[in-house]
Amino acid sequence: MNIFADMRRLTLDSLDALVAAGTLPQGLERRAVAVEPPRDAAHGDMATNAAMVLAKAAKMKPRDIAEPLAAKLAADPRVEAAEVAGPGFINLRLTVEAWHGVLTAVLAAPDAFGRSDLGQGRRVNVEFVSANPTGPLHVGHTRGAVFGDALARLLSFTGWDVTREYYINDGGAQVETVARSAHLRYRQALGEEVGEIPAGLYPGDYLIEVGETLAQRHGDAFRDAPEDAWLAIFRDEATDLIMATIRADLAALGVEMDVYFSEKSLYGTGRIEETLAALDDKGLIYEGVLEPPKGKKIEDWEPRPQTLFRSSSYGDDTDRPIKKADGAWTYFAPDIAYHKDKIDRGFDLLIDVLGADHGGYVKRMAAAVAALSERKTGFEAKLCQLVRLFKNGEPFKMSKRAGTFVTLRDVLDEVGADVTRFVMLMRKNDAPLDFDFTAALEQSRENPVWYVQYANARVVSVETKANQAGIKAPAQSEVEHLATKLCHVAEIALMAKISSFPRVVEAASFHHEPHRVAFYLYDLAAEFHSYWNKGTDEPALRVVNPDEIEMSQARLCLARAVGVVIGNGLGVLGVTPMSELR
RNA sequence: GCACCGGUAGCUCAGCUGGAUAGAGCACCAGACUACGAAUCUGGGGGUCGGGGGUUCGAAUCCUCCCCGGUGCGCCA
Repeated sequence: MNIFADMRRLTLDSLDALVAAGTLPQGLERRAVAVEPPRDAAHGDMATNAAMVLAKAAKMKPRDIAEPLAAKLAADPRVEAAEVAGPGFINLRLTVEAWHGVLTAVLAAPDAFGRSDLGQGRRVNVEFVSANPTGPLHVGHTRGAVFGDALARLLSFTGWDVTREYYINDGGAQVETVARSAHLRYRQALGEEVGEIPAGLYPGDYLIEVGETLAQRHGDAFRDAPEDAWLAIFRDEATDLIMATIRADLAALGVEMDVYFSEKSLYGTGRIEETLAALDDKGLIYEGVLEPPKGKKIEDWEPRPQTLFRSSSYGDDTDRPIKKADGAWTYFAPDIAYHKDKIDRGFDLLIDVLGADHGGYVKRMAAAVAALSERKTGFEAKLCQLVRLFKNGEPFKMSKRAGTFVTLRDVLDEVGADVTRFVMLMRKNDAPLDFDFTAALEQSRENPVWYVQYANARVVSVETKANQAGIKAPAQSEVEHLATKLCHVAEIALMAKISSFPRVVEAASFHHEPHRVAFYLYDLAAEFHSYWNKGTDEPALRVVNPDEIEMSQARLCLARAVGVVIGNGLGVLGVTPMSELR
């Protein structure tokens, strides 16, 4: 049920009729025809630009198309009025019956409202978080986790076949540092005095626990052993232990991955070599010398030949090295192989959710995916900008566990998963985010989280109230009849707002911007609160009125529909609706 | 130097694959509580959409050149 899509279909059908009647020429490109809510509500409920976008190709004046088209549209029972306005817009005002139809449809299939087949079952891989297994997740990862998960939910809600994936960077030098750091903590657990953590090792307290676990497992077997004896074992076990806490943190945030993909699993299998050979076959690998970056001093710069990927052939600014000076792979090489693996798994679209500091990496990855898939697999990187935390207006910095950075756990301890998610989704991903814990917990209109939850709680509370007043909850079979009683402008405005939910969801999905759903929910909550408060001044508008049982039931239907939309919308954001506010 | 992301009301931010007179919250001004919970609501003032040029019926939105802020730029991942 999407009234805007329905009216667009009506518009296209009407255009077909005009073509059949000879009023319009055949073969017009109609993709740009849109049916949208007008900016100014006084213009009606919807407007279509059809006449204007077709005018040039049809070699007609917009008005000459608009007049007969408006006449066709006005003949539909859902259309109260269709008026040509301005340069050639057709403003549509819908009948109350049309809005009642939406309300009935919402309550007939609540779970389906807002869903669509926009994705048409295409397969999308959303890779997000992908934090190095060297320590607990921090705030930056949290934003990526929330964004990626909401995007995955949104795509799934709109007909995509979604895989959520985490790429574990367990193949580089940083996990050997983890192994050495863990060995130190292991010796500490065995009673050794380790003192200050040496520079070059990870200092975080979370490794104390890792050291203790390793001590329990291995006793003192590796205490005085040479590094060769324990490095691989400690690396694998320590990163596994850290990954276990990362998974637990994600679970606490409400994020469940479908796939954890290990970088390490690519090594020794020949898959990196195969991938690069595939690129080589296309003439995209060569030995060459890079220019030093201008305007940025690199102390020991010296030109040297390297193995390079010709990413500039696919839109990158320069070619990129895939081997270090010592012949080892750069990070880029296994990452190309990893993306090749995703391509081979048959996804139509790959989305990488990254921190903004990885922005410089996007073009080369896009180039690699384009080259390997012959431009068949889509690729998009979504960059999440920095998060700045505040508490009582002051910057928030302390972390119990990591000392230097605020962890995901710290954030959850402060405000909980639902608030964290909603606040982080109230900003688009490519804008920086200020997150004030104090404001996020405030109970007022200034706090969107609370305001939306309050609207939902109000729906639940009015149902309880009605029940206490002896008003039966309306049965499903009565909805269609009851809906016809809702004719007040405030009620129509609310039904119109509800009706636009599927449209908002589709746009959010199309643009990969879940924040649009959060903003919509805030607007819907405002509309509902406004409607509710009209009952304060005009008792006749109150939802619960024991003297008007049917009217009360009709309004309960409307309130219920608001609850349905808030529930579905919050579901897309991964936020749990609250039925009461402490 | 180059790339990416931002620049919209005093503040924090929306603005729907180009659409009509650019919106919301806060702050400010004026009102409304013996309450289906006022934990709020109603109304009002306030903008050269960073700046110039271009594309067209129409630009905050697309192109281009500047300005300001953030991020990044071989041998880290």
